[in-house]
Amino acid sequence: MPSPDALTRSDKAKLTRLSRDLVAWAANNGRLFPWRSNAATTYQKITVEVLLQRTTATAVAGIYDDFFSRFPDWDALAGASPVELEEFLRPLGLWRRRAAALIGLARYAAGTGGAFPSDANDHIAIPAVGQYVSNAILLFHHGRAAPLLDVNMARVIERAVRPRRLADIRHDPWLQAAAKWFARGATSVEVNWAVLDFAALVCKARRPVCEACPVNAYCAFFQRAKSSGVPLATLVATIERR
DNA sequence: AAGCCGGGGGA
DNA sequence: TCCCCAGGCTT
Repeated sequence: MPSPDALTRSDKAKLTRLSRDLVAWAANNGRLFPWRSNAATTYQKITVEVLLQRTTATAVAGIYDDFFSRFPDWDALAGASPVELEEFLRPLGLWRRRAAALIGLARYAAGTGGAFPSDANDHIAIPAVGQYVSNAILLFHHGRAAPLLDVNMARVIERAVRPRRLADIRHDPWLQAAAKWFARGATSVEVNWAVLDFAALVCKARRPVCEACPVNAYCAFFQRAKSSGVPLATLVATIERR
Protein backbone atom coordinates (compact mmCIF):
# COMPACT_ATOMS: atom_id res chain seq x y z
CA MET A 1 0.00 0.00 0.00
CA PRO A 2 1.50 3.32 -1.10
CA SER A 3 2.17 6.08 1.37
CA PRO A 4 -0.66 8.62 1.66
CA ASP A 5 2.00 11.28 1.19
CA ALA A 6 3.07 10.02 -2.22
CA LEU A 7 1.92 11.61 -5.44
CA THR A 8 -0.40 9.28 -7.30
CA ARG A 9 -0.44 8.96 -11.05
CA SER A 10 -3.76 10.74 -10.97
CA ASP A 11 -2.30 13.59 -8.91
CA LYS A 12 0.50 14.04 -11.40
CA ALA A 13 -1.82 14.05 -14.39
CA LYS A 14 -4.04 16.64 -12.77
CA LEU A 15 -1.12 18.86 -11.76
CA THR A 16 0.33 18.68 -15.24
CA ARG A 17 -2.98 19.69 -16.74
CA LEU A 18 -3.37 22.45 -14.15
CA SER A 19 0.02 23.98 -14.88
CA ARG A 20 -0.63 23.93 -18.63
CA ASP A 21 -4.09 25.49 -18.26
CA LEU A 22 -2.92 28.20 -15.87
CA VAL A 23 -0.04 29.22 -18.13
CA ALA A 24 -2.53 29.49 -21.00
CA TRP A 25 -4.85 31.51 -18.80
CA ALA A 26 -2.05 33.83 -17.72
CA ALA A 27 -1.10 34.62 -21.30
CA ASN A 28 -4.24 36.74 -21.48
CA ASN A 29 -4.99 37.45 -17.84
CA GLY A 30 -1.64 37.56 -16.09
CA ARG A 31 -0.35 40.62 -14.27
CA LEU A 32 2.58 42.76 -15.31
CA PHE A 33 5.15 43.65 -12.68
CA PRO A 34 8.50 45.38 -13.09
CA TRP A 35 10.33 42.56 -11.32
CA ARG A 36 9.16 40.17 -14.02
CA SER A 37 10.67 42.30 -16.75
CA ASN A 38 13.74 41.16 -18.63
CA ALA A 39 15.33 44.35 -17.40
CA ALA A 40 15.13 43.22 -13.79
CA THR A 41 18.48 42.11 -12.41
CA THR A 42 18.97 38.97 -10.36
CA TYR A 43 19.58 41.26 -7.41
CA GLN A 44 16.16 42.78 -7.94
CA LYS A 45 14.45 39.46 -8.48
CA ILE A 46 15.77 37.98 -5.26
CA THR A 47 15.40 41.12 -3.17
CA VAL A 48 11.83 41.61 -4.30
CA GLU A 49 10.92 38.18 -2.98
CA VAL A 50 11.75 39.44 0.49
CA LEU A 51 9.76 42.59 -0.15
CA LEU A 52 6.78 40.50 -1.23
CA GLN A 53 6.60 38.45 1.95
CA ARG A 54 3.46 38.96 4.00
CA THR A 55 2.30 41.88 1.92
CA THR A 56 0.56 42.47 -1.39
CA ALA A 57 2.20 42.61 -4.79
CA THR A 58 0.40 45.90 -5.34
CA ALA A 59 2.11 47.43 -2.32
CA VAL A 60 5.51 46.30 -3.57
CA ALA A 61 4.80 47.67 -7.03
CA GLY A 62 4.13 51.02 -5.38
CA ILE A 63 7.58 51.34 -3.87
CA TYR A 64 9.54 49.40 -6.47
CA ASP A 65 11.02 52.24 -8.50
CA ASP A 66 11.94 54.40 -5.54
CA PHE A 67 13.41 51.48 -3.66
CA PHE A 68 15.68 50.25 -6.41
CA SER A 69 16.71 53.74 -7.43
CA ARG A 70 17.99 54.30 -3.91
CA PHE A 71 19.36 50.75 -3.46
CA PRO A 72 20.45 49.66 -6.95
CA ASP A 73 22.64 46.71 -5.98
CA TRP A 74 23.72 44.45 -3.12
CA ASP A 75 26.43 46.87 -2.02
CA ALA A 76 24.01 49.76 -1.73
CA LEU A 77 21.55 47.69 0.23
CA ALA A 78 24.24 46.22 2.46
CA GLY A 79 25.40 49.71 3.38
CA ALA A 80 21.93 51.14 3.94
CA SER A 81 21.14 52.82 7.20
CA PRO A 82 18.44 50.83 8.95
CA VAL A 83 16.40 53.91 9.68
CA GLU A 84 16.37 55.07 6.09
CA LEU A 85 15.61 51.58 4.83
CA GLU A 86 12.73 51.27 7.26
CA GLU A 87 11.18 54.42 5.81
CA PHE A 88 11.16 52.85 2.36
CA LEU A 89 9.62 49.69 3.71
CA ARG A 90 6.90 51.20 5.86
CA PRO A 91 4.09 50.89 3.28
CA LEU A 92 4.66 47.13 3.20
CA GLY A 93 4.25 46.50 6.90
CA LEU A 94 6.68 44.47 9.03
CA TRP A 95 9.23 47.15 8.22
CA ARG A 96 11.61 46.66 11.12
CA ARG A 97 11.87 42.94 10.66
CA ARG A 98 12.09 43.35 6.90
CA ALA A 99 14.86 45.94 7.08
CA ALA A 100 16.98 43.73 9.30
CA ALA A 101 16.39 40.75 7.03
CA LEU A 102 17.29 42.68 3.90
CA ILE A 103 20.49 44.07 5.35
CA GLY A 104 21.53 40.63 6.52
CA LEU A 105 20.84 39.14 3.12
CA ALA A 106 22.57 42.01 1.32
CA ARG A 107 25.68 41.76 3.49
CA TYR A 108 25.93 38.11 2.67
CA ALA A 109 25.43 38.67 -1.05
CA ALA A 110 27.78 41.63 -1.18
CA GLY A 111 30.41 39.40 0.39
CA THR A 112 30.09 36.79 -2.33
CA GLY A 113 29.83 39.21 -5.22
CA GLY A 114 26.16 38.38 -5.61
CA ALA A 115 26.63 34.63 -5.87
CA PHE A 116 24.49 32.11 -4.01
CA PRO A 117 25.17 28.42 -3.45
CA SER A 118 23.64 26.08 -5.99
CA ASP A 119 22.90 23.54 -3.27
CA ALA A 120 19.73 24.45 -1.39
CA ASN A 121 21.15 22.79 1.73
CA ASP A 122 23.64 25.63 1.91
CA HIS A 123 20.92 28.28 1.86
CA ILE A 124 19.68 27.78 5.38
CA ALA A 125 22.64 29.70 6.78
CA ILE A 126 21.81 32.80 4.75
CA PRO A 127 19.80 35.52 6.52
CA ALA A 128 16.21 35.95 5.32
CA VAL A 129 16.42 32.80 3.21
CA GLY A 130 13.88 30.19 4.16
CA GLN A 131 12.37 27.55 1.93
CA TYR A 132 10.52 30.04 -0.23
CA VAL A 133 13.44 32.38 -0.97
CA SER A 134 15.70 29.38 -1.39
CA ASN A 135 13.50 28.19 -4.20
CA ALA A 136 13.47 31.70 -5.67
CA ILE A 137 17.27 31.60 -5.72
CA LEU A 138 17.26 28.26 -7.51
CA LEU A 139 14.69 29.54 -9.97
CA PHE A 140 16.03 33.01 -10.76
CA HIS A 141 19.73 32.79 -9.96
CA HIS A 142 20.50 29.25 -11.07
CA GLY A 143 17.87 28.90 -13.75
CA ARG A 144 16.53 25.72 -12.25
CA ALA A 145 12.94 24.56 -11.97
CA ALA A 146 11.61 25.18 -8.46
CA PRO A 147 8.20 25.89 -6.92
CA LEU A 148 7.58 29.25 -5.26
CA LEU A 149 5.38 27.42 -2.79
CA ASP A 150 3.54 30.01 -0.75
CA VAL A 151 -0.01 30.30 0.53
CA ASN A 152 -1.22 31.02 -2.99
CA MET A 153 0.24 28.02 -4.77
CA ALA A 154 -0.78 25.90 -1.81
CA ARG A 155 -4.37 27.09 -1.96
CA VAL A 156 -4.70 26.46 -5.68
CA ILE A 157 -3.18 22.99 -5.54
CA GLU A 158 -5.16 22.05 -2.45
CA ARG A 159 -8.45 23.14 -3.95
CA ALA A 160 -7.86 21.67 -7.37
CA VAL A 161 -6.38 18.37 -6.22
CA ARG A 162 -6.63 17.74 -2.49
CA PRO A 163 -5.88 19.35 0.87
CA ARG A 164 -2.56 18.86 2.61
CA ARG A 165 -2.25 16.78 5.74
CA LEU A 166 0.02 18.88 7.96
CA ALA A 167 -0.64 22.38 9.20
CA ASP A 168 2.56 23.83 7.82
CA ILE A 169 2.96 24.17 4.05
CA ARG A 170 6.70 23.84 4.40
CA HIS A 171 6.58 20.42 6.01
CA ASP A 172 3.77 18.63 4.27
CA PRO A 173 5.35 15.86 2.16
CA TRP A 174 2.48 15.53 -0.30
CA LEU A 175 2.15 19.26 -0.91
CA GLN A 176 5.89 19.61 -1.35
CA ALA A 177 5.94 16.85 -3.92
CA ALA A 178 2.87 18.23 -5.63
CA ALA A 179 4.35 21.71 -5.91
CA LYS A 180 7.61 20.37 -7.23
CA TRP A 181 5.82 18.38 -9.89
CA PHE A 182 3.55 21.30 -10.69
CA ALA A 183 6.45 23.69 -11.32
CA ARG A 184 8.81 21.26 -12.98
CA GLY A 185 10.26 21.63 -16.46
CA ALA A 186 11.45 24.39 -18.71
CA THR A 187 8.43 26.62 -18.10
CA SER A 188 8.93 26.73 -14.35
CA VAL A 189 9.06 30.52 -14.14
CA GLU A 190 5.93 30.96 -16.21
CA VAL A 191 4.06 28.37 -14.17
CA ASN A 192 5.06 30.05 -10.92
CA TRP A 193 3.93 33.48 -12.10
CA ALA A 194 0.74 32.09 -13.60
CA VAL A 195 -0.40 30.42 -10.41
CA LEU A 196 0.33 33.51 -8.34
CA ASP A 197 -1.80 35.63 -10.67
CA PHE A 198 -4.51 33.03 -10.81
CA ALA A 199 -4.60 32.80 -7.03
CA ALA A 200 -4.76 36.58 -6.64
CA LEU A 201 -7.43 37.18 -9.27
CA VAL A 202 -9.58 34.04 -9.44
CA CYS A 203 -8.77 31.39 -6.84
CA LYS A 204 -8.84 33.93 -4.03
CA ALA A 205 -8.80 33.01 -0.37
CA ARG A 206 -12.07 34.70 0.53
CA ARG A 207 -14.34 34.83 -2.47
CA PRO A 208 -13.01 32.64 -5.24
CA VAL A 209 -14.57 33.35 -8.61
CA CYS A 210 -15.30 29.71 -9.36
CA GLU A 211 -17.92 30.54 -11.99
CA ALA A 212 -15.27 32.21 -14.13
CA CYS A 213 -12.53 29.71 -13.34
CA PRO A 214 -10.82 28.13 -16.34
CA VAL A 215 -10.19 24.85 -14.52
CA ASN A 216 -13.44 24.38 -12.60
CA ALA A 217 -14.33 21.40 -14.78
CA TYR A 218 -11.77 19.31 -12.93
CA CYS A 219 -11.30 21.25 -9.68
CA ALA A 220 -12.06 18.99 -6.72
CA PHE A 221 -13.14 21.94 -4.59
CA PHE A 222 -15.64 23.22 -7.14
CA GLN A 223 -16.97 19.79 -7.97
CA ARG A 224 -17.47 19.07 -4.29
CA ALA A 225 -19.30 22.36 -3.82
CA LYS A 226 -21.51 21.69 -6.79
CA SER A 227 -22.46 18.17 -5.83
CA SER A 228 -22.97 18.94 -2.15
CA GLY A 229 -25.23 21.88 -2.83
CA VAL A 230 -23.50 23.78 -0.07
CA PRO A 231 -23.11 27.46 -0.95
CA LEU A 232 -19.59 28.13 -2.14
CA ALA A 233 -19.03 30.89 0.38
CA THR A 234 -19.71 28.46 3.18
CA LEU A 235 -17.42 25.82 1.82
CA VAL A 236 -14.59 28.29 1.34
CA ALA A 237 -14.19 28.61 5.06
CA THR A 238 -13.46 24.96 5.50
CA ILE A 239 -11.00 23.13 3.36
CA GLU A 240 -11.10 19.91 5.25
CA ARG A 241 -7.87 18.11 5.85
CA ARG A 242 -7.59 14.41 6.03
C1' DA B 1 6.68 19.96 13.38
C1' DA B 2 4.28 23.37 15.71
C1' DG B 3 4.37 28.34 17.84
C1' DC B 4 5.66 32.76 17.61
C1' DC B 5 6.38 37.13 15.48
C1' DG B 6 4.67 41.52 13.44
C1' DG B 7 2.52 45.81 10.30
C1' DG B 8 -0.57 47.60 6.56
C1' DG B 9 -4.85 47.33 4.31
C1' DG B 10 -9.19 45.62 2.84
C1' DA B 11 -13.79 43.45 3.92
C1' DT C 1 -12.55 44.04 14.48
C1' DC C 2 -10.95 40.16 11.79
C1' DC C 3 -8.55 38.16 8.17
C1' DC C 4 -5.32 38.15 4.42
C1' DC C 5 -0.83 39.14 2.35
C1' DA C 6 5.01 35.88 -2.95
C1' DG C 7 7.34 33.50 5.44
C1' DG C 8 11.38 33.35 8.52
C1' DC C 9 12.97 32.18 13.02
C1' DT C 10 12.89 29.78 17.47
C1' DT C 11 11.81 25.95 20.19
